[in-house]
Amino acid sequence: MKAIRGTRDILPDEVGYWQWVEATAREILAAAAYREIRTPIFEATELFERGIGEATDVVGKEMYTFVDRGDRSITLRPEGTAGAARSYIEKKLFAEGGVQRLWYVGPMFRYERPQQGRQRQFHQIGLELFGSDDPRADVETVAVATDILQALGLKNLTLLLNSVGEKDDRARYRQALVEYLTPYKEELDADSQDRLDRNPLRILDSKDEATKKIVADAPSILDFLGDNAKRHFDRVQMLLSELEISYQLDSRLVRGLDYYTHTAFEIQSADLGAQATVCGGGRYDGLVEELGGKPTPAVGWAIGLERLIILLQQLGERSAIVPDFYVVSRGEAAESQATVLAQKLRRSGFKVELDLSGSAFSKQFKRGDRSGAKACLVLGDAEAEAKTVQLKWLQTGEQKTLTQSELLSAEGELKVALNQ
RNA sequence: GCGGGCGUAGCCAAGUGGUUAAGGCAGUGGAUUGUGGUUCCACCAUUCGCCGGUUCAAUUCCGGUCGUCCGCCCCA
Repeated sequence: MKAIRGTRDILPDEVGYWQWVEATAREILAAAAYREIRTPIFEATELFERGIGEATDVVGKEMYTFVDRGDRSITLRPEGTAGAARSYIEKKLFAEGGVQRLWYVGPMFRYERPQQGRQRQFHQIGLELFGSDDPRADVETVAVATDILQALGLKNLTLLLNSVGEKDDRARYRQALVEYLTPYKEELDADSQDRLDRNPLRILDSKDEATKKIVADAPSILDFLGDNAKRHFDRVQMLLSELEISYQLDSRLVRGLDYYTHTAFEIQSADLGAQATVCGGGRYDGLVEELGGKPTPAVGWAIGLERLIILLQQLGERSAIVPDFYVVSRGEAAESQATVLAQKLRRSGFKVELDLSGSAFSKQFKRGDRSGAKACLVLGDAEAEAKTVQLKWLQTGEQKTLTQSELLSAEGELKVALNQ
C-alpha cells in the first residue's frame, strides 16, 4: 500500500518544522487579535462555484467533487476563504461587532499534477478580516504575514503589490486589454489565445516569450483605477512605507480567483523554482454578498505551508526535541526502578527517554549519546540494591551517585544544570 | 491536462545481456558478562518500482503502468 499520488506523510523528523511554524503564526496572529476558526474540510460544491468563480481553473478542473449517499454534491475545500465567509454569514459573526478577524490552518485539496511545493493535499494557514474597507485593514494583514515570515527567519522574499480596482474598474480594464490584444491574437501562445475571452487578465503573467513581448506594451490596470480605488491604493502604499515594509509594484499581478478587488499581493521566494509564491492574498469586497450575505468588505491571505517548510529546510533551521535524560538500566530490579524513576521525572517536567533494549551497558550508552540527551541515568544491580542512581553528564563525563529520592527532590538544581 | 528526466537496501550510491548486485551512512551483534562520543570484526537486497515482451539467459534491451522530479498550465 502506498499513500496516493499527491499526498504524503509528514514524518517525525519533519514535523518539528510544522509545529514551529504553527506556534509562531499562532502567537503573531493572537498579538494582532485574530481568532482561530475551524470550518469543515468539505462543503457544498456550490459554495466554491459561486465564491471562487466557475470560470477559474480551480473550480473548472481542480476540485475533488463527489456525490454523497444523500445525493448532495460535495467538494473537498480547495482553499479556506469561501468556507470562512460561509461561516461568517451563516453564524452571523457580523453580529459580534463591526470587524471580525479570523484565521485558520489545515489541509486543502486540488487535483493538479504534483511537483515539489505542489501537492494534491496541501496545507495553508490563512487569515481573513471581515467588515472593514479601510486601507489600514489591507496593510494590517500584509504586516501580519511579513511578521510571521520574518519571525521564521526567512530571507530573500519579495512582496509584490497591485490593485485590481473595483468591479467596474476591472471590467473597463478587461475590455481595454482585450481590445489591445485582439490584433495580436495569432502571435499569442495557445494558452493565451484561449484565455482571451475566458480570463484575459491571466494573459498578463504568461511565461511565453512572444506573449511577454506583446504584453509589455499593454495598458496597465493602474491607469484604469477609479478615484476610489486610486485613493485606497495610495493609502495602502503610504502605510506600508511608514511601516518600512518594502514592496514592488507589479501591475501584471492578478489573482486567479474571481473574488478579489482592490489590493492584490503575493510574497514570493527566489528559492522555490516554479512554485515561487509563499503567500498570496488581497481584498475581496464582493465575496460575502456573492454568497448571500450583506455587502461586507474583507481582506485576507493564505500561506502555503509545504512551500514555507521547503524554505525553512533549505535554511537548515531545526528544532529537534532532545531528551534531558537517557535512562540506562540492566537487571530486572534495576529495570523496574528505572521505569518508575523515568515516569516520575517526566511528571516533574523533564524529557526522559528510557532504553528498552536490555543490552550491554556500552550499547545503551552509545544510544544515549546518539539521542542527544544531556545526561544518562544509570541503574544496575548495585544501584537497585541500594536504591541509588548514577547521574552521568555526557559532555563532561562527570558522574556521581545519589539516592533515587535525592535525585527526585533535586528538581530545581537539575533544571538549572540542564539549561547550561 | 501537455512536454521531458529519473526509479538499485531505511538513506546516499556503483554496476553488468550470463554462476556470489560494489561501496558509504544508518541499524544489529561482538571485541568490552557495568559506562558513550574513537577503533576493529561480523551481520544487514535470492534482488534492481510493478506488469508484460524480446532472448538459451534481463536489474541491464523494448512496451506498458505506477511513482517522483523539472518545465508548462494553475496556485499557496
